[in-house]
Amino acid sequence: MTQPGKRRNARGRPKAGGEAARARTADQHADAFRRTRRAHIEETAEDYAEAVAELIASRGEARVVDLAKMLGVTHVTVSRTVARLQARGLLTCEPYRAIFLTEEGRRVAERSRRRHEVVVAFLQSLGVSRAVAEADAEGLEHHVSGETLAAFERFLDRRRESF
Amino acid sequence: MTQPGKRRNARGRPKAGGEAARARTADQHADAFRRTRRAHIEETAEDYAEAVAELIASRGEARVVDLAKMLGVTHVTVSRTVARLQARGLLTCEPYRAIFLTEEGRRVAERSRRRHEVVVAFLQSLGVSRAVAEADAEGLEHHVSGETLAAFERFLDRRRESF
DNA sequence: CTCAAAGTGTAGCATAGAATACATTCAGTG
DNA sequence: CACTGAATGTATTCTATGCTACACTTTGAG
Ligand SMILES: [Mn+2]
Ligand SMILES: [Mn+2]
Ligand SMILES: [Mn+2]
Ligand SMILES: [Mn+2]
Repeated sequence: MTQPGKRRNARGRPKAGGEAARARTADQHADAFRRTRRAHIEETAEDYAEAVAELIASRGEARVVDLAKMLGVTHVTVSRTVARLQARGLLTCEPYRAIFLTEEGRRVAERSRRRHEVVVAFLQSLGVSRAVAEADAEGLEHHVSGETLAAFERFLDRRRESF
Repeated sequence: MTQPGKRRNARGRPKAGGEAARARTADQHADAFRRTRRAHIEETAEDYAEAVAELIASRGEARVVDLAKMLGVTHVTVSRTVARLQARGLLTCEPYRAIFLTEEGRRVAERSRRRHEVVVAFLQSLGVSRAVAEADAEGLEHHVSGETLAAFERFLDRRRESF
């Protein structure tokens, strides 16, 4: 095994077997993967904004330690990430003080919270337990497009109508 | 603003407002985030295994360039990732040769493919377009727990029954 | 008013993932 | 069977995330 492997006709491969037709091209695949990667980059911003908003709502202010406990990382990680998100214009804070959301940060937080809630509610409406729904949603939420989120809400609305 | 901020009672904060009761604790949150992070680590392995299997099925072998085009990254990234996944025991390959799946790699690929298909089918059954379903699934799939996947399949089965 | 513990910040290290630039190997053609 | 273009590999750099260890600030007790 691991033979030299015949080069697929240099430039312009001959499309093996019955490929060409209904095959999702490499480009389509690549596009999906790129979108997923972009979502991952946004993920941190969304989770932090949401967490800061939640902390401010529940305890009046968001401190580095609180975020660290909530996100399950050390205060060092939070500190550095907060600095980055501050540079991005989502948060503001001064040394040894609490963390605040900017106008944009509030928008991101609100959008994230809503989406998070929709995803959790949707999963639960399918019979998924509360705990698992929450856990799965934490990852799923960042990859739900507008179209899919709308489909989730449509589903929930129909459920509600026929209770 | 950004006042000194009263220290929340040093050790043992007094639980502001009406928190204690129905509040998802920081620990629960942290758990969800940790699971999501773990899923992200597995993500690359799953996508690569799935892609390699798909390439082998569709064109006979998986080469670095093919993976690069499919995943939308440079061949350098693929090369290094393949080396890592080889060290992890999912792939095998020798310099300038094609890439193969190990026994474990095949298992991962098969599981990933199935889950990917279920997620796509589920989204489409909710009315999401094929293209968006495929794109969203590429990210969602890695955060769908066994319980949630089962719920998706249950839903699809019911749909099929009452066609 | 002091001061120790809690909270923050910083230095330094590691891994994953992505890129550009350059080097090396393979294989089909001429 | 030599050669050249395609495929691979390597060197180096960058960013995002984590961590441990250690330093510095704040603040509530005493
Ligand atoms: Mn999340
Ligand atoms: Mn969330
Ligand atoms: Mn994927
Ligand atoms: Mn996939």
